[in-house]
Amino acid sequence: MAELTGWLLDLYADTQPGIVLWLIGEDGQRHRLTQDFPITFYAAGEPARLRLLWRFLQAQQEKVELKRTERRDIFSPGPVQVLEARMPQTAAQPYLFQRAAREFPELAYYDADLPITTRHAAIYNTFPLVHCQVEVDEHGRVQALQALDTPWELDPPAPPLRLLAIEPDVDPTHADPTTLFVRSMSVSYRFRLEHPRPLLINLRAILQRQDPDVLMTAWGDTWLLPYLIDLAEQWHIPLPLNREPGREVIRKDERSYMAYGQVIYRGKQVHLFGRWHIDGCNAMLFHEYGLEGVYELARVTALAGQTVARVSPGSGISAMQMVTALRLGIMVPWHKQQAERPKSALEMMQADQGGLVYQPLIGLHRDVAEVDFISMYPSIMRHFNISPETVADPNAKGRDQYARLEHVSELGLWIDQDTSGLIPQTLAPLLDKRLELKLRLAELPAWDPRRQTYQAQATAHKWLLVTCFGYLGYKNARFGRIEAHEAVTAYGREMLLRAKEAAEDLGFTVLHMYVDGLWVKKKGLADVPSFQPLLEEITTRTGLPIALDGIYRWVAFLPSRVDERVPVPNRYFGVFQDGSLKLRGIEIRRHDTPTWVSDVQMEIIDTLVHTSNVDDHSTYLPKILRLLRKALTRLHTGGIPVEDLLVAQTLSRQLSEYRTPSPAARAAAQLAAVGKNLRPGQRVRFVYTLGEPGVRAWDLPQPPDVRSIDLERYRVLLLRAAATILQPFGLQEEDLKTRVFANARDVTFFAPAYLKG
DNA sequence: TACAGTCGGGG
DNA sequence: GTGTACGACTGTA
Repeated sequence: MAELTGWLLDLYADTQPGIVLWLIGEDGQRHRLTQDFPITFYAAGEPARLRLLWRFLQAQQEKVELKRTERRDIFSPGPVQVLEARMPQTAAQPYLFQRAAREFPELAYYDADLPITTRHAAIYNTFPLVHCQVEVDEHGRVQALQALDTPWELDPPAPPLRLLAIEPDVDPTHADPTTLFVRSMSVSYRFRLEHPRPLLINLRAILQRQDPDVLMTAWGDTWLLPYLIDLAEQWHIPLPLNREPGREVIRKDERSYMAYGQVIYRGKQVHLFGRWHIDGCNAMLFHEYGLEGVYELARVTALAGQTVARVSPGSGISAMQMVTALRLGIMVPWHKQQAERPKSALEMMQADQGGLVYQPLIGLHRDVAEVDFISMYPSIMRHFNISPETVADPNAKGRDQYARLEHVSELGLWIDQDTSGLIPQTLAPLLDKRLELKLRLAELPAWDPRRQTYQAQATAHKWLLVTCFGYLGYKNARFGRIEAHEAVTAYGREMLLRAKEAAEDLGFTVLHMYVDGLWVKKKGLADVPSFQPLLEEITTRTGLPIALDGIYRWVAFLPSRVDERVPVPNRYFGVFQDGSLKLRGIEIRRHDTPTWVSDVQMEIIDTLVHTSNVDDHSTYLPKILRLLRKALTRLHTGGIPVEDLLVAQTLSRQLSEYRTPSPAARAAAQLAAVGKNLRPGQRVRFVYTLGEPGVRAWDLPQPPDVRSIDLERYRVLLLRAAATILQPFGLQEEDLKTRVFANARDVTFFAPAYLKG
């Protein structure tokens, strides 16, 4: 018997009964361990059918231990009679379950389709990168396992992870790569793809010598790893991408699905055994939180690192709820797929009876404070104990059954306050950790290296919290319940109104409110301490955490373009006292705005931010007009790289389903003509061109002819973006155009130099 | 002018 | 882990 201390990297079903664990030892070694890990699942329903299921399972070749027992279903008041099936062959469980479900589709199944990491987390308190101590026998079999830290520590002992990055020289969807760059902490190589043999031999040597824990790639899922695997086969040079010998990598097919109100495209995937493969170009939200965020997500959700990098945060929070349920002895219902999609938080807010949205006072305002509830919906769920099982039905059970009930008067609902619910229990440590991170971030100086880690962690948490609310109202979520969901939004509206009353009682003017935040001002108040009493008053009246997002030097609420008398709730921009910007709904924020346009729009905002006096046109307008003229001159003299003029839009459907093909659809058609078929949810990049079809796709073999670019169109886009910013400063779009072209001897708009020549 | 297609937002 | 919110806005017929 030996004792090992280290960090758990990976965990998966073995081809033998049980599981494989990879431990990064404190000794620097990577240990392949195994562990017995029987899987238990349950079935409930008609006793006669359960007896038939019993016989069915007994007749299967896999070994199964069966018994009748009672378990808790979150949606049933009392215990449920179930058939328990326990299987020592970890890897065989999904297959056996699928056969059973096909044979007995009318039964209810529980704990039947859970990730192994989730089950392991519930029993051993493990998670990826957990610092732990294991006792192993002489065959490397784990006899005891003890977690030494929890996901909630802010500075856990860091595992000495070995990283290897591989990436091609160019985006393979745009052009054919010619070179691979391979980098680790200690080495850096480049290999030509035209010489496959040395490439494979060197890569094999590097993988063996470096033995990385994390393989970080660009387009590794969609291009690089499939390419390398094919190459290795062709040349009969095995490439040890997996750490586990003798196993094929796992390949997952590409797919398009609906989520968050739009079609999402996931490229195909390559998962490895014994090390993580993370493709930075095929990882959801990866650009937001990076590798540090992935580590954090893996830690708190207990999902495998290479899984959590690619799934939506909704799957992450869902996994956390499952761990909580398993620990509480609540069965996790089998995920039956009904026809509904998860709704985004915003969708809920805007839906009937969603969040409260106010009409802002159009125009420019000075010394405005923005006050936001911190993680409002999750805080409400925790504070009011809202969970599928805590929405009480006093009529059915009798009021006296409950010691404490909270009434949601608007909905005629009661929330049981006696026992902490599944969702609040899941959220509590996450909310606490996030708050702690925010505190640390506020204290740490800018140069502190820990900032980046904390920031990545906070961002990762944000997404988990945001999606948690959406899942409560999602019919397909395992622990969703629409009444609970409505209770959250009802409390949200109530709390925002209380905040508004508090502000008005203290003599503030409320300029705008949006779901979880309000914009307020009071004559003569422009420093942080002045708003402290307001924050305290709101907390007293609501019981929810609230923070001063900042005090704007100025903020502009924009009117609708269609009718300038109508305010738009989420189109605004402003600058805080510390110089940081907050921009919503304007061109810069849109993903389909060409870089050139958003860059110039940003320059205009910058000019306004740095002007001595925003009330005086003469301090900034000449400068802005100059920069606009300069930008337009560059455009018309061919000085803008085509990349900066690209428009990127998401395809919402199959090309054949477009009734009137949008510019994006026409660009996708050009790609389809050369064999590059895009699926719904994928982005297509194009430039606007003269004549038919009006666009040219970027990812075509031939670069676009710069003379064909529709400069006039880009000019319109730029002036529109400029007008968005200048409108609150009293300059209308027409007026702006007149002024831009008034003194424009240097601009050769309609006869670009290269056309004359 | 009507309609079809795309995007935002959350912290 | 595949089903159509809602409003603003833009482009096309």
